[in-house]
Amino acid sequence: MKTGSINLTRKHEITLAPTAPFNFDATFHKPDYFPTPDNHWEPGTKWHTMLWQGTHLGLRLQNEGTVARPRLRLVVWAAKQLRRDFIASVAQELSYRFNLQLDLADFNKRFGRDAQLGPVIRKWRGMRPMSDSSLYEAIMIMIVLQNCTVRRTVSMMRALFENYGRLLAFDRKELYCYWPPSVIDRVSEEELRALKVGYRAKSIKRVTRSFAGDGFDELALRTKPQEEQRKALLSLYGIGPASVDYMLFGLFHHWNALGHISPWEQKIYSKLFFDANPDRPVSVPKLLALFDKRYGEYKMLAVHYIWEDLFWQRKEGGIPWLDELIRL
DNA sequence: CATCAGGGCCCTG
DNA sequence: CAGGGCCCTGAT
Repeated sequence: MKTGSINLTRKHEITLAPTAPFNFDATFHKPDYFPTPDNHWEPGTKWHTMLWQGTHLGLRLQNEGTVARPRLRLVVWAAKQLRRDFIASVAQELSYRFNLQLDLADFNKRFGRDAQLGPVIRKWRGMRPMSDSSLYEAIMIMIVLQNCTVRRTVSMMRALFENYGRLLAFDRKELYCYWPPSVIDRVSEEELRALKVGYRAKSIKRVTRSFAGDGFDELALRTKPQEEQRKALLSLYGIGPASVDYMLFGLFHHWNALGHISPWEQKIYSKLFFDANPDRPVSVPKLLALFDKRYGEYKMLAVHYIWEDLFWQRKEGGIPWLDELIRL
């Protein structure tokens, strides 16, 4: 089943102009996201693959500006020459996924004086939420995250990429690109189970069917009201309230999408917001009430800032109490 | 060795 | 609306 890599030899470059302020690294790299072999980050540069309108793409985003005067160089590699309007559609999609046109002025102003959030906003000024992936791809991640450790999630994801994705060679890098739904639509549940994804095979198959055959349309869903989006996502087999909140925030850009807190998050929030011992965590309703009161319609964005700050600190030197709460 | 819980969700009563 | 079961894996 494994196929060879595709050499992407045609190169196209354009410039993008995000709104200011814009923090390149904190937007394109999220140290709490688990690593997938479809992207790679170094300070100032982000590579990732993209399956766009059936075409395999290799992308490099390069920081050529500052927080106050942002400027991005986008390089797109493909196996064939691309049309100008195709490149424009890629740029538009990236602008959506990475929130390049987001206006943070109101958020920054409202919480600049918040004792906890203010310093974090100043430190990460211009950071945006983002998703590297399409909705279908993000759902695959949500499914392999469920009920297991990071190590196992990583191994399941690698097995899926190796069997159904394509390895793309570009810019002296090799990164996997996601499969289109039609590929897994043709695979049996038993074959998936052989990759040790366990009972998740059923969810993967059924969600894939929804995208491959039943016309689940991401772009159309973006234009619908939040509640309608929630219902549509919840209707997918294997997708529940926890996954839905992550996607309403990360992919549909609802900054208030925080209605579910899992046990490991509860422990971390208890420490962060109440300085409570993680062994005796603050109740979920109490945490939610605090977020609502303090941050209102921005509650998930606010928590995202504080959460990312925590994981950057961990990456840069260590938050001992945190390591015990993350099962690697 | 056995048992258990894990970065949920479905299904049943 | 509470609770058992689910694939596997590593921790104990």
